[in-house]
Amino acid sequence: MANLKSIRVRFAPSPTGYLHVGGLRTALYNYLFARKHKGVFVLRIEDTDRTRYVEGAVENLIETLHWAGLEYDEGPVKGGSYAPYIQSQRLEIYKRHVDMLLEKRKAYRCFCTPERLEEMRKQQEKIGASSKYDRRCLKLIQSEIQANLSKGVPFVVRMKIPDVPTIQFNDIIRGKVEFASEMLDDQVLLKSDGYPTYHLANVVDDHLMDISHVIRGEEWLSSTPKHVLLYQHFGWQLPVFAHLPLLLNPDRSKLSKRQGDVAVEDYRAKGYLPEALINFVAFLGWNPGTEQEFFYFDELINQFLLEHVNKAGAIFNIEKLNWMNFEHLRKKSDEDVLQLLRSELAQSRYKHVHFDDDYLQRVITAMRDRVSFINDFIEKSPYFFEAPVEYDKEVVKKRWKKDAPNHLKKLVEEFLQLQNPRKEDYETALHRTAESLKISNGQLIHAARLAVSGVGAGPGLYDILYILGKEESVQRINTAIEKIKSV
RNA sequence: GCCCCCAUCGUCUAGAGGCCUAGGACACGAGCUUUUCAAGCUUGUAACACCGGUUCGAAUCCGGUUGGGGGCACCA
Repeated sequence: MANLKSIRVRFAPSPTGYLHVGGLRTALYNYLFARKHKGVFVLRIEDTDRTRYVEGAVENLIETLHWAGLEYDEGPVKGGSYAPYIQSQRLEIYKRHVDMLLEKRKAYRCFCTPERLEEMRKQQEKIGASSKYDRRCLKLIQSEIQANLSKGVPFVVRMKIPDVPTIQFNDIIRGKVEFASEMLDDQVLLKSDGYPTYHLANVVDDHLMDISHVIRGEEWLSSTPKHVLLYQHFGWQLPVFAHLPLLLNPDRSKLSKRQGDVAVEDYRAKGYLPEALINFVAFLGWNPGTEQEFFYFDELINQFLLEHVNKAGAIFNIEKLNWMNFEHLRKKSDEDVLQLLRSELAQSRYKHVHFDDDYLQRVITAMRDRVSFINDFIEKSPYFFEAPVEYDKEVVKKRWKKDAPNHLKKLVEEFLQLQNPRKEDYETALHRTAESLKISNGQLIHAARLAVSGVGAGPGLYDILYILGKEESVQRINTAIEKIKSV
């Protein structure tokens, strides 16, 4: 029984150049399952399509998985006792196994040209039949095969679908699944270039690598009977299958480019935190059965259960991901946020400006509840990093009455008298000014905010003043009096 | 077209025959708080696709219909 063996799972992407979020979800579930059961998480590269080879794809894939926190136990670069983990380096192995099938007559060589196959399909389509190889080459006699071989006619190897009524298998997520074998095509196992197809390679490797559970996307469900047959032909024990529901576009089609970002790298570049993306993606098709939604990695490992994975596809909902990011960001310590902000600043237009830790720490405290992303600190409150370059027109119209310059002059006078003012000192000074001018605090506050920040929203005015400091604040107010007057 | 899978608020989902006048979260609306914007708190709108059956009783089981998705390559 499979459950007596140790748990070994794999994530087996093809190196297309980037990691799809659906792939991330598949990798995550495999990873969680492995960790939860003290098993092994294998990374295997399925690069048997030479026409799709992308330079640097494997390195990028590994780096992205690393960023997401999904460290594999065995795989390329790292190695392991089942190496190599890159299929293009295992060609001999597949060849050997194909020969075994050929010998057992569970597979046969097919010399049909692509042109003939296409013609055949056209005919089948015309009469409304489902497209299946017509087995012409199965009828070849030994001498004909030998003749073709010696002439060097290119060929593929096809598996022979046996004459059994149905093929059934069990899926952890879907239960019993059954296919009529007459619906199955004599699938190509070995291409004419000597590379295996996915179907052969994944079965051979999963077996040789002692994979106990095959956890993959639902798009593989239809080809699973062919895989089951292969296991039977080889006389191997079946792994446990679990076919995950698909991730969908807002229009419910399979998640794809075109309808938004699908690459994990895109989300990384946009400033999403890996823990937020992981938390969010984990919930696309799975839930812990409780009302907890905020999860750290360890908690996910603890609570993850394949049995709690849904059957229906899930739409990738950006709004909730944004909320997740906000939640994860706000739960981070000030020190962590400081580090993140520093690296963000280092890539920003302020990269040559120096800010000390205390200063940034105060900015962080003030802005924490107002940001969902690290770069929001810069985007939403640039005034903490440079004096306002311009003043929001709408706000000027609404908050900058014609008396504003005079009022602010008075306020500056009051501020100038403060010694090392704290937040509260600005407050009392402003109240005093408002009182002597016989205007409301609000009037003065709004004008002052506009003067120091250039905008109408943000942390409390006294916080801004305190963070900026007396000198800078006064200078900004004076500048505003000059500049806004002339607007 | 054929095969397979799926079907609860707009979205992610809880629900494994009575606990459901269907719960939570995101989003949206209202209110409170408030110097602004957020945050926070309170609160509202909103769903069992449809039709039959089984049962004392069905969102939950069965059948069908409809709808959606996936697969039908010398791609993975």
